[in-house]
Order: sequence, then C-alpha cells, then structure tokens
Amino acid sequence: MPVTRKKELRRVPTDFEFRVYGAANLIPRGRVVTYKMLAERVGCGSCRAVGQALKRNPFSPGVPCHRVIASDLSIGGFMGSYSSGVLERKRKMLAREGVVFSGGKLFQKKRIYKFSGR
DNA sequence: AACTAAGTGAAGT
DNA sequence: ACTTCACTTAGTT
Repeated sequence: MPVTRKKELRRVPTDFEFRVYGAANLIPRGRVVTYKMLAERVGCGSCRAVGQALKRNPFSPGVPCHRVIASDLSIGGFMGSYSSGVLERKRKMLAREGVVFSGGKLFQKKRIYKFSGR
C-alpha cells in the first residue's frame, strides 16, 4: 500500500487553521495572548473555534500554542486536556520564557501580548 | 448534527 | 472578594 495515512488525523490544515496558526506564530517569546484576542485577530467571533484549531495544531513545537491562555488569565488548557500533568507542562514551558503563573492565574498582566496593527 | 484548549454572568461561600 | 456552576456563543468538523 502506497500510503499509510491514518484517516483524517493528518489532513491538510484548512484555511481557518492556517489563519490561527499564523496569528499564534506572531506571539513573541515571553508573551501570551488569550483565546479571545486570537479569535479577534483572525476575525473569528468564537474563541472555541480557535481552541479547536490549536488543538489540532500540526506544527506543535513550531507554533507556540502554549502561549495562548484563557481570558480570565488562567492557564487554560493544553493539547485538548485540562489534566494537571499536561497543564503543568504548559506552565513550565511558559515559566521558562519568563511567564509566571501564581494561584493559577497570570502573575503579570504585562506579559499579555497585544496584537499590533489591524 | 455534534463537538469544542472559551466567555460570561449569576449565585454561593 | 474569591470560587464554582450552568448557560450561551460562534465556528469547525
């Protein structure tokens, strides 16, 4: 068999997904954005849609999906899970970039990256 | 039609 | 003031 593709797991990202990944890719190291902001940036009125796209992120290490947090400054989810372990990993990654969480919330608001232009 | 890595508001503590 | 719960929203698959 020529192709060992696993159904839709490796399907080509849709236009919408590319938009989301592109926006996420603009987030500098040491900064974070909220799902809502990302949603607005990609012209999407639904933060959930963004979450779905990030979840299926094919550029896992490339696109900094771990720099996207919830609007209430809580860490949100990661890889489709809210498990302590996974979230812990996310927190650690962010901490390594200087983004510190305290009490489950972002410590410094100034770490929030504001999308500039348009 | 069903799902979602969210957001918001309300209520309780 | 902070935490928890339930409902709603908009968009994707």
